[in-house]
Amino acid sequence: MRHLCMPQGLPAEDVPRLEALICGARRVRRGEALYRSGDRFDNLYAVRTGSLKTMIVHRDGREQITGLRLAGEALGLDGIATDVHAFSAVALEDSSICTLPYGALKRLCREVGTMQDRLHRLLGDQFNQEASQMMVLGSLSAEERVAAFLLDVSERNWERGYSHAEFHLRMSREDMGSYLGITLETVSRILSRFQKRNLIDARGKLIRIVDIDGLKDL
Amino acid sequence: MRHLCMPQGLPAEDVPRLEALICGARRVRRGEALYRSGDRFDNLYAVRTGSLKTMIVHRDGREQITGLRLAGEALGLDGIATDVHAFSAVALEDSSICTLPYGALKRLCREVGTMQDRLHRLLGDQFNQEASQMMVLGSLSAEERVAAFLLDVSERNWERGYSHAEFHLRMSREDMGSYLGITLETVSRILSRFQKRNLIDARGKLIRIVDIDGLKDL
DNA sequence: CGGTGCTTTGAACACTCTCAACCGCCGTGG
DNA sequence: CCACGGCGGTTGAGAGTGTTCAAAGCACCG
Repeated sequence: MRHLCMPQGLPAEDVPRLEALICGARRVRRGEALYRSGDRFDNLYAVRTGSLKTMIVHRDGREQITGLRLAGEALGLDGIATDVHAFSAVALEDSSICTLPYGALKRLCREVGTMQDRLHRLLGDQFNQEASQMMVLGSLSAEERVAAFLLDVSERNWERGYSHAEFHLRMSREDMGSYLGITLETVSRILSRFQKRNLIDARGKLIRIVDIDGLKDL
Repeated sequence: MRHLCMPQGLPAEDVPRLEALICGARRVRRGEALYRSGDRFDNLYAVRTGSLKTMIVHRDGREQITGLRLAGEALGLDGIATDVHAFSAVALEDSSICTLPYGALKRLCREVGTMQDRLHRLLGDQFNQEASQMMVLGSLSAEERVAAFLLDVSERNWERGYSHAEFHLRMSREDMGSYLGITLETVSRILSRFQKRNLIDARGKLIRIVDIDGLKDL
């Protein structure tokens, strides 16, 4: 099974042209940054293996997790507006990353309409993902947020051919809390509560979803 | 002073080609939808005069305001990912809207590199705006959220040549609350509090910022 | 083994929500 | 012309959810 980083939905004849752009995989060790907020924006990335978190660093030092990227997902679009990355991207585990030079990609998009569409959809997709996270942060209770997060990760795992029900979630409780707008203690308490109710089975970072419908019912 | 809907930063020689695409202004009355969540996505829009709110409608009927668009700002990108609008856009006052057929715009972007850049920046911009709203929802107190919102609107007014300090904010308290992830009562209380502390002077929908630094200091 | 970092759990507190009453404005209709 | 009803906004009191602070447990790694 080949590692197709980005070209889902691209017609077969155009794939080689995209692949020609991809610079060899870059490795990032757990805790290292692929790029930092303020870095110049030159490349888009796709996670080949592993996972990363993206975050904004506030002026007063506070930081907020803005997203989680799993294997197969795209990364780096936070730099398009200003040529400077708005986020930092930090590996949650040792990971390997495909690099796509943005300038070359732009040129390709001008020639190949399907490629242009693909890029637009990618941008739009991330836009929509953020919108749904705004919904989570704006109108769900803490318990609902945690449930929504678990279901989201579960679904994204599924989309990439892995298990619906069991996955490694390499974020710390603090990262999850930051992403969900609650404290790490609340995250921990809620996971324990879910466990007691037989909704999930969490052994540290390994999460098994026992009752997916129960979670969906909030 | 001409009404330039979108082409800020576009070289002079390319502007006519963009303008050729713009379909005449469409009028939307207060309370009417420019488009609804689920509608087919065909056009991008730019607010010529007036203002609109964008919102997501949850399956259980709950709705959340996702954004405010003032005169001069772009609208409609929530449909790019899926060809169907994710948001609804509703006029907060009688407004007039420029329409840009997306298909034609895409074609133009293939020919004109600066236009492609411009569209990407537009997308990236909205992405970043949402990210900063996630920050607001995820880590600010209610008071900080309201202050951040007022400052944001103030700045966006300024960017378009209007007053820093005084503007009509046509959202209801409920809309503001929904956008900020708090209740309308909390919004109202906090505005009153700001008024008592001589930070703002709010007469219904007309907001005057008295002490902008005081607001920035939270 | 002993440390360090992450997680869990508890208890008190604070902030925001909920529910409710009241006010002022505006358009409608008697 | 005034009364009425509806809508949006303000304000209060009490309730509830999530936070804060603190302590203890656990796991990984030198």
